[in-house]
Amino acid sequence: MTLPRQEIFDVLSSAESHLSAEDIYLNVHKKYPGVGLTTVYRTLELLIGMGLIRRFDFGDGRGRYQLAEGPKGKVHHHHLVCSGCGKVIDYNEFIDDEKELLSKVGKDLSKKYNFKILEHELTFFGLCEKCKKNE
Amino acid sequence: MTLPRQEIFDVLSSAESHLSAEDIYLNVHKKYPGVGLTTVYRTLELLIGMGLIRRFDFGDGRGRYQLAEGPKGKVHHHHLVCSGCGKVIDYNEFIDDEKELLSKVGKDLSKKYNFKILEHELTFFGLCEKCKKNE
DNA sequence: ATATCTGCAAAGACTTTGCATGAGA
DNA sequence: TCTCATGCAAAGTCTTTGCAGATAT
Repeated sequence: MTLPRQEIFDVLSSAESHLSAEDIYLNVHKKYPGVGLTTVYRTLELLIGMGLIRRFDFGDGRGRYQLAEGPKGKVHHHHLVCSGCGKVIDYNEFIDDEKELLSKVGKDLSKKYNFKILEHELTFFGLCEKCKKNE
Repeated sequence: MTLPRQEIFDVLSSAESHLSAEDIYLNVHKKYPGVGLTTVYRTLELLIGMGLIRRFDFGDGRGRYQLAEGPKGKVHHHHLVCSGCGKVIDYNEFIDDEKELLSKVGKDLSKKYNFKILEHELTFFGLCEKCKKNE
């Protein structure tokens, strides 16, 4: 773990939300101007390979990165995305029922299609309060 | 509806899977060599705006397009994606339980976050039979 | 005529790669 | 020394835009 890598990981760890590569770059660059965007991309790839972070696509053409696990264990990658302004909310409600169903479906799919299921993603798209009004 | 648009829509209608813009372009171009990639992108945007198709991201950096509705009504956008080879399966099993839960969660989220929920997406990632062996 | 649609080429946004420098074992 | 990490610049992909010609009403 070199300094740039540590710093990139720290930014992701303390981020409340889903950062793009550029968001991360700006954060790290502010503190260590020597660190370039290339290193951010290379480190993200590395961290993904290590299973520490995951990359998401919310349809705006750029990847968003988030810790794969939190201090309390696996993070739920269940999102609520505003199609108007791109805002992303990680919701943590109603998770128990979902968890049960999704784990069951995952098992069934794994059997039927002979897949080894590794992850899942559940995303709701809609319009947030502000964007609802502007439509 | 002009000829290129009709043709692009037809390609999507008869596609079994999720086509990229280039896939569509190649299909249409084969039949009507005059049609260019630009028109494909513009038409896709148009069809999305009309609500006839949807765009998905499966993490390989390019959009995949699919009819929003089938002849029997709404299509389920529930996918099983192989992280190894990129293969995408639309599964239709276990849908009833999912539907019930997702509609309930959608309603709860809509209330709690004041969102107008329009769509949802459920995707499982894993390794297909072939890719499992090669790992 | 007037508005819309189209293809080509150019531009744009995000990401990856080549290469020489620099740091660490 | 030898390996790996890094930054810069260049290249690569996918997508969007500018513009002039073609098409349709």
